[in-house]
Amino acid sequence: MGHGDGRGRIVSSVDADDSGTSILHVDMDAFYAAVEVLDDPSLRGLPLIIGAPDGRSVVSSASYEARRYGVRAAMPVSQAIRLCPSAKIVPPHFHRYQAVSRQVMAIFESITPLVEPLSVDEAFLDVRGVRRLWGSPAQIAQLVRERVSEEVGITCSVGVAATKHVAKMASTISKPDGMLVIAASDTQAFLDPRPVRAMWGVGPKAAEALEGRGIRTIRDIRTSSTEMLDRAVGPALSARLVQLSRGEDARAVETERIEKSIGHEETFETDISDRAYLRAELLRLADRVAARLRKAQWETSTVAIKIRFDDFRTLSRSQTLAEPTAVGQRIGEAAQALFEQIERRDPVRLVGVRAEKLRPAGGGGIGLWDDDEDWRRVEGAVDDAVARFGSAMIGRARHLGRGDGRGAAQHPKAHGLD
DNA sequence: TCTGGGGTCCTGCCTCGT
DNA sequence: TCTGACGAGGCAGGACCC
Repeated sequence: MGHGDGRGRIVSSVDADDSGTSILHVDMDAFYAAVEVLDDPSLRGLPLIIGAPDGRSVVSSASYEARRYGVRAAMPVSQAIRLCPSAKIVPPHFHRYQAVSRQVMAIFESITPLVEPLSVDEAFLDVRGVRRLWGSPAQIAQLVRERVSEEVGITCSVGVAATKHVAKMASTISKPDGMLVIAASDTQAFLDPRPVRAMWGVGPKAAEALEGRGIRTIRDIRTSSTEMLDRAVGPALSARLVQLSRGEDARAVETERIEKSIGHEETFETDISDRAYLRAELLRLADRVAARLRKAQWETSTVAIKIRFDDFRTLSRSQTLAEPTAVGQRIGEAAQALFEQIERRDPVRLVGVRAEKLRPAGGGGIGLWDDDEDWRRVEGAVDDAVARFGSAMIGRARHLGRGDGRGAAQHPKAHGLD
């Protein structure tokens, strides 16, 4: 298997036993921070926090130097600064991260056609069919690390195992800049002592529910009764965890991924009470969703909105449309109608619009789709709304502050749809 | 202290049709 | 014609992932 390296990592050498393995999980180390260092080498070795320096933003990524102070992704930037006052705050450059990601994925695809990108900075590789070309899975993992380092200039960690779940756990443990190989015959010995929280799919809530019943390790999951696990986390997650705890994971590396929903949401710098403004914002988000639908040649039959109030309570409402559409005006009108059904009038900190139940465009025929005249009208209306509210949104939001909606607050269940 | 944005999946409740 | 059982699907909320 692997051995401790004195820095808290467990790593393997390239000649480690990799019998029975064929899946690699490759994960870039502190990816956003690494790209920033790549573009500005003077940042190397500094504690870096990637996130907008003001407003309500959270940490997107942090360099390992900043993580030593307790800075973590998803933490409010203000809190991260308190933990690490000497950190350099770098605003995120997502287009640049995507460009570097494409470079890295191209390296993966030059090694095996079976690549499943999980996000901008990680992917599964199935190397079963390319061993004669590149060597054993451990040798291929080493090749991936060397090529990413030499050709892109950043480091990554690789887990090698018989299944996706174990490969992912292995890459996490080998971070940063490491490699951990788990031979198929070592899988159970590797899994058993690990904490339940290390499993893919177990977050804070599920971990708390399991630990509250004395289930602390993966071995505990494997040996607990079905009834107890069902009570703790529900039958679906329970069944999945039992399988994973035994090292069973039949999921293949999937190169094709079909999107099931497309959405946009936005948190205001200050909470908004102006209903007209919020309606215009919904229209603007609907237009962005529709643009993405059209680009992907999809249409949606269900529109959903999300409203988060100043107390962080979040409501969602959704509606199935009479006709599928990819027209921003249609989606926007549905979103606005859903918004009007919510009686609570408290200041709003976030609004979101999502298109669900997607299908290829043109399947059922929608009147507006090919009609130039309607298109001009719809796009004109959207442009109008954007011109009135869109570009001025953040600046105006700063000045609006809290309105007088609090007095009209009602329990969300009182709106009649619940 | 104060919690982003983009997603997927699951659960529970409700309605509707058979 | 009325009623209850049952499954399918819609909807709302929440947990989880990166």
